[in-house]
Amino acid sequence: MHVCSHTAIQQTSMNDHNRRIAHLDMDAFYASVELLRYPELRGHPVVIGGRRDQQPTINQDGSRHFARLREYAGRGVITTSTYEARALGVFSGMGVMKAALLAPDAFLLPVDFDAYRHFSRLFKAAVADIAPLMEDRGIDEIYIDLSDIPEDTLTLAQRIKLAVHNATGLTCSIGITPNKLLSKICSDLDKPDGITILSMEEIPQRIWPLPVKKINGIGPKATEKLAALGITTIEDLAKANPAFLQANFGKSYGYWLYEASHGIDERPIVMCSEPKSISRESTFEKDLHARHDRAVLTEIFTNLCTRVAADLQRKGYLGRTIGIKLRFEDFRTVTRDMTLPSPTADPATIRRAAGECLKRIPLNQKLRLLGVRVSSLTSSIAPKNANSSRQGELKLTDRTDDNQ
DNA sequence: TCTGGGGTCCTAGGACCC
DNA sequence: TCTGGGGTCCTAGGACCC
Repeated sequence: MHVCSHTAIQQTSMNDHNRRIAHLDMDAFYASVELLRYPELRGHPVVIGGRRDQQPTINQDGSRHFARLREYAGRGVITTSTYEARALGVFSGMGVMKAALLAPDAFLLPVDFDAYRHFSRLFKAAVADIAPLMEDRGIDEIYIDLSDIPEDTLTLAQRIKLAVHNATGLTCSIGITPNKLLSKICSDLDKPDGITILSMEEIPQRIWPLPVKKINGIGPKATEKLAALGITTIEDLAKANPAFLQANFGKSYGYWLYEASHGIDERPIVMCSEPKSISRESTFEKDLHARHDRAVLTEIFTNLCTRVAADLQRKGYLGRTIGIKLRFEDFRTVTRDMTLPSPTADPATIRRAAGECLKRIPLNQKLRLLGVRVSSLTSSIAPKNANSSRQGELKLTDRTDDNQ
C-alpha cells in the first residue's frame, strides 16, 4: 500500500494551460454495488441508507426478502438511490421517512462501506494501470491527469471506462477538459455511463446555461444569495461585475466566483495528502436529556473516544488537539476543543480532554448528536519520544486507506 | 414527518511574542 | 500620558463536499 511521504508531496505541474484533466464519477456507486449482489433488484427503485438493521432475509422458497421504504420508522437519511428511485424524487441526503412518502414501495438496503471500499480499490487500480497521475476524491470519484498520454481523448476515455467495467462490472461517467473545475461539471452532464469532452471555446454554449450550483464550491447558501442578487445561471455570474461579486461575497470568494464562471482553474492534481483530523460522531435514535439520560450519554461519549483512539492507532497517527461536537434538539451545533502539550492516541487521555471540553458547554436542551474529533495530527511512526514503551504497543504499520 | 457521518478549508478575534 | 505592526497559535463557527 502506498503511503505518503512527508518530504515528497507529489503533484503535477501548475500553470499549464494545455492540460487534459479527467473527472471520473462512478454511477450511483453504493446502489450499483448492491445491485451486483442482488441482481433481482435491477430495474426497481432501490435506496441505500437508514439504520444498519435492515438486512435482507431469505424466504422459505430460497428467494430473498428486502425491506421496503414504507416499513421504516425512525431517524436516518438516504445515502444513495438508484436512477429508478431518483425518478420518484428520492435523492441522497433526504430523510428516509420523507422518502417513504414519495416511494413507499422502494427497496431499502443498509450501507455496507466495506463492500464499497473494496470496489473503490478495484476501480482505482484499474484506472491507475492506464493513467497513474490520479487524485483521490473520496470513495467514488477521482481526477486524472491525462496530459502526457499520447492518445486521442475519446479513445482514452472509452478505454478507461472499459477497464473500470472489466474490473468491477460497474459503469462510470467521465468529463475531460483543461481543468478540474470544468471536468467535474462535465462528468455530470451525461450520466450515467457517459463521456463529455469540452474545450475552453465551448464554455459559453455548454457551461453558461447551467445553474450556478453546478459549480463545485457553490453550495445552498451561495446559490440562495446569488439568486437574491438576480444571478441564477453561470452566464449571469460570468457577466456580473467582479467588483460587485467581491462586495457581496468577500474579496477572495467573490473573485473565485468570477473566475469559476469563466472556467478558469489552475489547481493541480494532488496525488498524495495526509489527513488533518479524525473523528467519530453519532446521532441518537431519540434526543437525550443531559441529566436524565446521563448514564447512556456517558457511555456513548466514552465509546466515541475509544473508537477515535482506535482509528488513530490503526492509521498510525497521534493528535494534539481534542475536540467535541454537540448538536441540540433544535439542530444548533456547538464545538469546543483544546490543545494538549503533546500528541496522543490514548483513549483515556482523549476521554479526559473531551470531558474538559464538555464542561464548557451549558446543557440546557436535549441532545441530538455527540461527536469527538482529534486534529493537529502527526505520524506515530518514528516517534519523537523514542524511549516511550507505549509506542511499541501501537499497530503502526496498518494504514488503511478508507475513504469517507 | 425534517435534516447521517466523515472530512476540508476559510474567517475572525484574542493571546502572545518580538 | 492616546495607542505600531507583524507573525503564529489557539479557538469557534460556518460553508461546502462526498
